[in-house]
Amino acid sequence: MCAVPDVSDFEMVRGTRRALTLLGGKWSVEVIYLLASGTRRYSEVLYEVGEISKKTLTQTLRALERDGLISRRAYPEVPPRVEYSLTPLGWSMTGPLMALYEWSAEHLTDGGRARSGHREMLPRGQRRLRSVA
Amino acid sequence: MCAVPDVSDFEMVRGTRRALTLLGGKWSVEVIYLLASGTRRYSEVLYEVGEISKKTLTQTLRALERDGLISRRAYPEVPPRVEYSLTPLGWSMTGPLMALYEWSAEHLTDGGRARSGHREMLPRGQRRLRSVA
DNA sequence: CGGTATCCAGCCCGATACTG
DNA sequence: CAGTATCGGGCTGGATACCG
Repeated sequence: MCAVPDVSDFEMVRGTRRALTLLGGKWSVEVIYLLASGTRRYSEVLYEVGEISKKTLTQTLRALERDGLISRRAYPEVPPRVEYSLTPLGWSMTGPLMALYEWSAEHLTDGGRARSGHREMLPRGQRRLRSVA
Repeated sequence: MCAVPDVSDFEMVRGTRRALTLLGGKWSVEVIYLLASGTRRYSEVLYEVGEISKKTLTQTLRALERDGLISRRAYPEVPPRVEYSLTPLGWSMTGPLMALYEWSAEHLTDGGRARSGHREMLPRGQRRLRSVA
């Protein structure tokens, strides 16, 4: 068994950039990590993510939804209620995201001291999001 | 040993975004993958990377150099010769990059069929870059 | 060969105001 | 509450021309 994929560099570039494009927005990662800690309503996301305009938040959420990373559920109530949560695809993205985070923690000389290798986050009820100790 | 890092979401967001920022340029990934297959001269990079302007290429190379991912060596000759190559830090970035690529290959329904889990590429002489079979 | 200098178009994002 | 409409600024990246 080889240790690297037998695909062309071209495909690797394309695949990698496609994944990166999904995370390209200024707030995408923030929203994904937030929803990884549980379903939120629109206004909760607006408040819990630092200084973001409603327009930009809506854009970000719509893009992530279009890409299948998050799901949106609107309840036909008055006043309206809309809940956003991570899809299985969104959860799977936390794997690569953690790889990026650990890389920065290991090589970028600053706060954040991850040590153990791990694969991804899991939804509530399966495993805890943050500290386990 | 726990499976997730005991750091705050805030640090995870910051760390992840810092890594992402290094890859933010439109051509960064392309250049990193190219240099992963060997040292190149400026004009070789210019030619082997698809349709990129000299200005943008220089910007990209300078940014990657500033971030420590690639190194630049200029030879005092006439005509001038400048060679770019991946630093150890640059090589270590191929790990997270491969995670991103494999994620896209697995979830984004298109060409590229990686199967085995692996960690990162290695410089020539230690392991092959592409197909091993 | 390996760049700079200059100009410019497009896009992402924020501020503010308004709405079902 | 959960958006949309409108305006506008900043930054990235392309086209072209020039330089040591």
